[in-house]
Amino acid sequence: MVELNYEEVATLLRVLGNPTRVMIVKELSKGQRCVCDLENRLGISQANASQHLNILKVNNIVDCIRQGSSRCYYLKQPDFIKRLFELIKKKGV
Amino acid sequence: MVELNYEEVATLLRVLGNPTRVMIVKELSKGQRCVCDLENRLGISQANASQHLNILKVNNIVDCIRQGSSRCYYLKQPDFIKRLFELIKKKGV
DNA sequence: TTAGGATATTCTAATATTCTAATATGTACT
DNA sequence: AGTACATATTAGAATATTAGAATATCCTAA
Repeated sequence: MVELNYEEVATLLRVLGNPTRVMIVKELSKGQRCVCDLENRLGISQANASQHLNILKVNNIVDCIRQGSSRCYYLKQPDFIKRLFELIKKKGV
Repeated sequence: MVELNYEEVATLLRVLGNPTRVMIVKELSKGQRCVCDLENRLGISQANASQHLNILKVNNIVDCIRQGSSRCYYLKQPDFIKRLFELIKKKGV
């Protein structure tokens, strides 16, 4: 049985524990999005979106591919995210 | 389908997103513990344990009952915690 | 190669979090 | 009441996080 590393678990949860990042991740669970999509749909600034996406990327939650002059961000483990949100939904926050 | 409130979800994850609180929650998933148990087993100070327990309590993760002069803390939704950790374990952090 | 759109980076101010030390409160026992 | 043990609260310093403004970089098309 693999033991969990407290620091890593905490980091993962802390990274996901920001309302803007929750919005982003939720939006990405519907499909790939470029930065400007996220800006428009979520009503956040370009710089802010980019900063949060970077935090998510560094922490292996998302990744991106070039798509012409823009970048498409996507969840690296969409199943994990879906299950996580379902679990929280069931919990009743 | 109930929609998730970003702020609430983020708060829940942020509360759990601290290594000391992960340790505490993990320890409590094994059973009830009083503050001094947690101090000893986790090697944290009394004040620090108490502060983190308060954060967990205010955010509905734990609750406690008196037990003589000490207090027994316990998880309010142990199943949720177990599933959460299992999910993270499966993910591979 | 230049212009413009799309995204990233850097800096800063405001705010939040965390730990420690000191003090307070509460309970049990004599 | 007085003492000892268990826990909570407070205050303050150190650090981390966040959003926004300004600027830089990258890519594409002309």
